[in-house]
Amino acid sequence: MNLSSHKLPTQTLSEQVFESLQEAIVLGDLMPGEKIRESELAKRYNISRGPLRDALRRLEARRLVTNTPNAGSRVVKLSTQQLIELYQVREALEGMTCRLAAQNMTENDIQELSDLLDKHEQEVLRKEGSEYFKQEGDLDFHFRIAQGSKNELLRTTLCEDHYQLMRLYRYKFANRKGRPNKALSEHRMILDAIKERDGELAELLMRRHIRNARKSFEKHITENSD
Amino acid sequence: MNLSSHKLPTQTLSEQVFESLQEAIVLGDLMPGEKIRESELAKRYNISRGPLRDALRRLEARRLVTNTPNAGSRVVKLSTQQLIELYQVREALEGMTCRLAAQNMTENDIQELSDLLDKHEQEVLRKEGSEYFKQEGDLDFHFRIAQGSKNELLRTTLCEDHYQLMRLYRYKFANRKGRPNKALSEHRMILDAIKERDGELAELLMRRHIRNARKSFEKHITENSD
DNA sequence: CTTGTTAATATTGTTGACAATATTCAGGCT
DNA sequence: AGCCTGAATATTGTCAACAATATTAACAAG
Repeated sequence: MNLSSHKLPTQTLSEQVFESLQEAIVLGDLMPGEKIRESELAKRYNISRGPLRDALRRLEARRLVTNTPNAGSRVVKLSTQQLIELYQVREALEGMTCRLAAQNMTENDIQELSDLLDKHEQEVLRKEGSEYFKQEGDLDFHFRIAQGSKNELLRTTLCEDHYQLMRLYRYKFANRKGRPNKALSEHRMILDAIKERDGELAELLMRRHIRNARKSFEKHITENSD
Repeated sequence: MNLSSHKLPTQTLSEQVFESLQEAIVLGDLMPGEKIRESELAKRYNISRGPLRDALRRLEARRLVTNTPNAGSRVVKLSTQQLIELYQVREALEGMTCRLAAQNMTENDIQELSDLLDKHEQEVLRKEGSEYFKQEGDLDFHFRIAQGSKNELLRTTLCEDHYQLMRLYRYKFANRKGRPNKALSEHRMILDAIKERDGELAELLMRRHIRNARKSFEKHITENSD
């Protein structure tokens, strides 16, 4: 092999289409509940149905697609009950993640997290950042803590599985009036606990943070009687 | 449709092979780390490679198989570090599960759980039940609590994903001398908390239960310097 | 003997055709 | 009209052959 050759990954077709489809779903190009016709998509991506079906199975593993045996696949559509269940799982998982992050993050990790919150604060204060960016900033915070836990199973579960689902339903996730500021201050408290290497407190605060988001969501639901 | 016709499922080929392969992996017919040759397995099950690859993707979703792009699939092989990570995730997930079970189990659910523990106790006392049955009994306890949480996401994550992995590594999971009796008494305490509908205590006890199992495992590892 | 290179082999990725199942649509009946 | 029934259509499941990549074997050079 040539020395200068940076191993070009030569992704497999089904991997490429998997990523494209995932993006299409998360960004709303394919609507929740929409039927997925294999031949149609295969034609759109210029591949045959083999690798397309493979990509669909990968999406199914991430809960972005559901499949019923001889009836085909659909883009996932979460009920409010299922969204609440997702919050409950996140509370458990991210709580533990945060405890481990307090133990295992490097000083450099912590500094970067601190910088991120500074940036996030400016966006919130200037009221310039769109809801979209606030949401992404929030997710980025959780994302980095998952990385900092140094637990690969937790990281992949949160960042690769749940993360995309949360992006898909971000417009439903509580970012109503007042919430962004509150969320930021909760993030700051969590960061402080991590700085103190207080895993127990960090877990407790993260759980309360997610529980608050869930309650805000549930309140919004009952108000709009939906 | 005929009234007497019980919809016979006519499972798809890849589903059947998925289940057979899963059983083969969990029971040790296919060893951890073993290479999986598609054509060989396809011939063994009398199907073509298409549905076999489909089955492999499903197994990958459950972390029972790993795949590297042009190099093929292997039966999963967890390092001790990965087993510890699995314990940590279980601690978080089953803790929350248990809290929800305390809220949501019906009186009937609780009675059945109580009966199960009685049966389990007799097996342990009589020292008749093999290690295998003790292990299965332990898993059954956790399984029913997951059902009792009434949270489908938690139930499928634990019972369909983690459950098989735990079965695969059951011989490594702490069931050494003394542990079965201790585990049983921990189960009883958890059941009591659920009877009292004390979700917070139930979560705390379940977490400690799993943490104890992990510590027993870690101790065993360092002793055998493996 | 070991290392590195190249050809031979084996294995995985992809495709298009065919079979099995579900969905749609038209027509007749109450 | 509304609802069954069954043919026509569309969609998914399966197969076998071909292409692309990785693995192994043979062999030469140091």
